[in-house]
Amino acid sequence: MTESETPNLPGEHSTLDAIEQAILRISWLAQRQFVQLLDDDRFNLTLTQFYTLLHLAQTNGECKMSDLAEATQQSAAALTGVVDRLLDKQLVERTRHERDRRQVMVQVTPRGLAMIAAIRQARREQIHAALGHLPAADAERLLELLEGVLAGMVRVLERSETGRLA
Amino acid sequence: MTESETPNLPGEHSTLDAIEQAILRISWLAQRQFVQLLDDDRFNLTLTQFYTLLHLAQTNGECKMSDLAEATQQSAAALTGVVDRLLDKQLVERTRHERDRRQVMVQVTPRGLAMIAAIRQARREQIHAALGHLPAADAERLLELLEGVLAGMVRVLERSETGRLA
DNA sequence: ATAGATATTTAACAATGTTGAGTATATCAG
DNA sequence: CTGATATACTCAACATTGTTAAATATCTAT
Repeated sequence: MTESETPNLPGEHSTLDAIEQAILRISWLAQRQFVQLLDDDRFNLTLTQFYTLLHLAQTNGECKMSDLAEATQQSAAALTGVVDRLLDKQLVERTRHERDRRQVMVQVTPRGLAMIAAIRQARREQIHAALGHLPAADAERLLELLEGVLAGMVRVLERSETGRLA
Repeated sequence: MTESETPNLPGEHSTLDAIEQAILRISWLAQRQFVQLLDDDRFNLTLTQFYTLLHLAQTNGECKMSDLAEATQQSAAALTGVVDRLLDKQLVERTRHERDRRQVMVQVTPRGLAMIAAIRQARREQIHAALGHLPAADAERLLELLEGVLAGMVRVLERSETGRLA
């Protein structure tokens, strides 16, 4: 609702609008590209399975269902199915919390960790193919700016979440 | 935050690797955030429906099925279902090509165009919320760099596609 | 006219996501 | 302890998307 600063002529694009468009397209392409990679016989994971496994790998290898659901922005019900399939593939294990037996804890297996490592390596190669030509200084600057974007997005997400639960 | 002192062993983190990670997270968050937006009663669209409609709106409002499928990176079979649902919502229309009656042409309706405009406006507000605090110079620089990223990704995607079709 | 290519749809199935109900466990009030 | 309520998760029913393979319609060339 804030049409505050820019004197936006109709049809003219502000920088932020162009950024919006770039992020929209990058997200779409990055996702499609990544889905293709994950579909490789070596991995055979879906996007959701990957992000779920990734989060596990990044939090000491163990996490309770509800935390995992929140971190990966899925409903608990959806996560149950996803973890079922990761379990089938022996990439995670499910145990009950000792004290509070309602809680279900999920752990990455060594196999799961190896899978994540292999995928990130392949992904790294893709990124090098796409951005390897960037001068180091530009890369540094890009990283800084991306981290700013990320922080902004997390803020907005958190705000809309609390708004929602209120 | 980042352990800046690490030398670049293979498999260790370089700037590009950190960029990889940031893009991974931004894509995931951007998508989830956008899905929430599209789920609003005003819109009630899925991501795929949105991107499909968006492409239509950006190409003179009319497109044949196979071109639309390629542009949005979907299979023809998947697209049929998506267009079915856009049709139900009266956002597009389906007609047959006059000369070659095998081809199916899809057009955005005025309603579809209005929908896209409203969504982009809402999206713009989200972006402003996330990035509005960025100094103008940073925003300009970010845009430049994102366009570099985009160009790199498109290159890689095209390459992998021709590799695939070969 | 027919054979083959092309454009799209259909069918059958898997994965994901949603909501709402169900189950088990914990906690708290009396 | 008992019963009420809250919490953590799973299950069931359903919609959307995506896959592949087969079916249908139409065009093109012989």
